[in-house]
Amino acid sequence: MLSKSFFDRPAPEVSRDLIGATLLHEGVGGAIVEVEAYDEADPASHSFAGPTPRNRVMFGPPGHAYVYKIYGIHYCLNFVCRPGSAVLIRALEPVFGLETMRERRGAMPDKNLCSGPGKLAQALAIDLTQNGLALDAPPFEIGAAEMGHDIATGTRIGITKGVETPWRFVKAGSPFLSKPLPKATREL
DNA sequence: CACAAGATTGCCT
DNA sequence: GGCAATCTTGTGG
Repeated sequence: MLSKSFFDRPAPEVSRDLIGATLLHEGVGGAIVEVEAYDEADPASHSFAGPTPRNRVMFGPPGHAYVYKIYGIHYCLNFVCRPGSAVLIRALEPVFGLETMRERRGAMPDKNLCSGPGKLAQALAIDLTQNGLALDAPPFEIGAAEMGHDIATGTRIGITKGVETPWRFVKAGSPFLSKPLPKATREL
């Protein structure tokens, strides 16, 4: 179980350590295989322009969930790190509550149940209800990653500013990513 | 397989 | 009024 101090570090560092960690919401979830880091000095970040009603949780204490609605339709789940920074959870390898996830997502290959931030939120039933909740207590349960897998980094997806910042972290070669990594810029 | 477009809401300019 | 850390469906090759 990850404690709040785990998140009291720079977002890229937390991102790296989250690959392979287990994320459950009400017992449904799996292994994190893709995340992105954002911080206050980053023009792509919601926190770049300072606190607003939507992003205020990003400026609160580490170890809480920041959930926002995007494109009016989907939800995205983040883990707040140091104030103004967070990690966007982009993809999971679905492991627990597979039947529940299939019902929520509709007919599709299991590898696409959680292969993107909006899909993941739908599969785990994440919405604004969870915004601001602590990550070290129910309904969340987050388990530390096992060591030994390869981590690759690349540029982030879906943004128009800060496009060169290599703060996308993935489990190398995972079939559960939102998109394959174009080119591994670095292996850790 | 690749690409294009629509859905739909809140926030900022 | 425009755009956003996205997904699905439809078209064409």
